[in-house]
Amino acid sequence: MQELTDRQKKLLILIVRDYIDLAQPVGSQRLVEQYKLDLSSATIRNEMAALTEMGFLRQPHTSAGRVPSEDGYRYFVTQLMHQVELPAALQHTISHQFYQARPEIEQWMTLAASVLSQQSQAISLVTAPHADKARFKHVELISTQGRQVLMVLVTMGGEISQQVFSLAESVTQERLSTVTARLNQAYSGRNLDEITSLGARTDSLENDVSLLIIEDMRRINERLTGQLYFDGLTNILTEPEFTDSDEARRALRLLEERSMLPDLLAHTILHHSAGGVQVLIGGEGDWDELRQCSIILARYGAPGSVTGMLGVLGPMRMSYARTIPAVRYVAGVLSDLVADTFADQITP
Amino acid sequence: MQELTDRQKKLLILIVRDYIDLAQPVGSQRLVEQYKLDLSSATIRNEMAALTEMGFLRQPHTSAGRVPSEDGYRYFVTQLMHQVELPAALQHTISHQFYQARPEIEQWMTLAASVLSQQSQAISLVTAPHADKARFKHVELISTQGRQVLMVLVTMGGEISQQVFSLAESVTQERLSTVTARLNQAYSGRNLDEITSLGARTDSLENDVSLLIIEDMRRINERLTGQLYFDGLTNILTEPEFTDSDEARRALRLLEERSMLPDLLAHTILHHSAGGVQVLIGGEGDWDELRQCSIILARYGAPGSVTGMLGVLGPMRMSYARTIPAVRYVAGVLSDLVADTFADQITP
DNA sequence: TTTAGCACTCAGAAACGATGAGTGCTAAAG
DNA sequence: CTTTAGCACTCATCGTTTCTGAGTGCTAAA
Repeated sequence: MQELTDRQKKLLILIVRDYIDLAQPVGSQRLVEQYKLDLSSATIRNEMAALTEMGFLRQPHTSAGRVPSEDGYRYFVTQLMHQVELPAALQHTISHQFYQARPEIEQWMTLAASVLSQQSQAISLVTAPHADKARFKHVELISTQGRQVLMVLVTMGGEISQQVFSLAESVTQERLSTVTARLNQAYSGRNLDEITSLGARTDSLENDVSLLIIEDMRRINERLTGQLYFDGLTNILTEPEFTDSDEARRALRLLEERSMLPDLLAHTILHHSAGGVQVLIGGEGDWDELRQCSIILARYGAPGSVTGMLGVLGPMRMSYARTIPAVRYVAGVLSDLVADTFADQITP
Repeated sequence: MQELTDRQKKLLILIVRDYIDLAQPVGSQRLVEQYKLDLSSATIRNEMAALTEMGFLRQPHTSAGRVPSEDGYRYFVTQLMHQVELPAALQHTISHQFYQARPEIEQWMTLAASVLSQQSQAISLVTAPHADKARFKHVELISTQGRQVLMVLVTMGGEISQQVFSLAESVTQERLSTVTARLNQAYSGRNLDEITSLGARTDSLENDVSLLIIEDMRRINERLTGQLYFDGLTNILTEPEFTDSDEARRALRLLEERSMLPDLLAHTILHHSAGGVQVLIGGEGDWDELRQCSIILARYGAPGSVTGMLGVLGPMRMSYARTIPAVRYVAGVLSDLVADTFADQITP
């Protein structure tokens, strides 16, 4: 890739910013006047032609101004944006909100989603923390009605799974308690492989429950990610690029179907760019439905054990300068919270 | 209200159906040709004028055909629609899906939402079952790390709440188990009032936990409804009345903010119309944002104990004939499932 | 009570021209 | 070599106008 001159860089910055702000192709004249450049519009035109040639700008039509191309945004984000932190005041309000919320995963997730959508004026996505390999923490059997029993399984990563099942014959709550006590003792802190390798239990009821535990843990392991939360769906409907509502539909569809989640995850795992924040521009080839969109992604949690993902989905013309720091910061806050809450899981 | 002649009723039915189908004002000529009426268009025009006079039809502009008014839809739904059941085949596929899903509330809710949005081609809303007065079923304390303890509370209505707290001093898991055993014994099946009236526990730790239980149960009671699930958000974006995307935004906003949930609930409680299905047309005065929308609502569960709500939000021009039976049927299925699962709660 | 006939209305499409912001290019000036 | 003034050209957008036709209401006859 050819090197840009300083002036070209400066120009590209101005164009991207201006377009992000006003959603309108920016012309040479406007640029000179608005930003008091000590150059004539003709010079700017020459530079813009060069930038277009290099693929950083596009012209919607011959007689219109320039608009950043995908590559233009990408260059802007990777090369031209100085990595700023979120303003301290904002950091404080945000972290304050988290620490005064009730210490529940669900609260944190909805709060994170809300903060991100507010900051970015776009759609926010947050997945609950999820352990790559769930470790058993606790099981409980609660007799419900007759021979029906509710089993509640808690993993060290904080994931809970419940299951109702029927016993062959009626059993006292006492009996259930001794069974769970023994299983809790035997399985504590172990992952699926370790539990299966322990083999069958001698007691018949205990063995039945053990099999259910294995089933549940397998199911938890098979999940690639925790529960998905999102917020700010309506934000993007205000953006001019989504007024035709067909574009918007395609983007929202993708969200509702959740089919892209695995791919997003893969991205956050593979490319671990500086600052831990990934930026995918224009769907980055993977999603045709998101050709108009950008995604800003980050992982949070303790790599290798309990992690989650959070991100923002907005128009390509979104404010990267505001959103990237916000995503980074919230990821940091969630990481801290997760580290506190699942300290046992993280340092086994 | 003036009585309609049979012919007027028949005409109103045709107009409503035609408009729901094609989203276009229907004119006298079209009506005669399309439905092979043995009348001239002039006669139809007279009747349409009468129906307009009575407030059942509207004219978008002088030279356009007629469109049902809110009252028109309302009359159609309450007086003219014969209450049909969902086709047996469809009933079977749906109930089959429920019974082969895993017996978890969450599965049922997402499935219900998915089925409803599919059937109605609109947005579906489902709230998880919620007990008006939660009854204690079980509490569990799980020591996490050092003095941190995770408390898991299960109510008889199937609601689970977790809370993390810190002990003043380190305590063995054994001690925790005896505490929960005693509390489970004492509180089993009791509601908040009953538990508070039992007064303080003598043991200090036990009392602390008891207070946390009360706090959690109060919080559960304060919720008006279970978790909200929805599906099919993108459906309404295809409808012509939402192409301007501003109308769509307002409707979706209302959903995201959840501010209308309580009012919806009130509706399902107050007006318990025939078949248990409520139809709110044009926001019914309560929501300005939904002036273009209709809501079809039903309650499910065991009245007075564990109940939830489900419904469909779509354009006023939605297919009532298809949606109402679907809502009714799914409500029935969920009621059965809830009755099975929470039999103990329902017949105390 | 129904219908043929007729004048009238008016949204929406199509055609048109004017406007003006923007371009690329050339040739002169710095 | 870089910058800029000048100029011809492009073309989306906007407002105007006209045309069309689906649809109406009304009247008078069947």
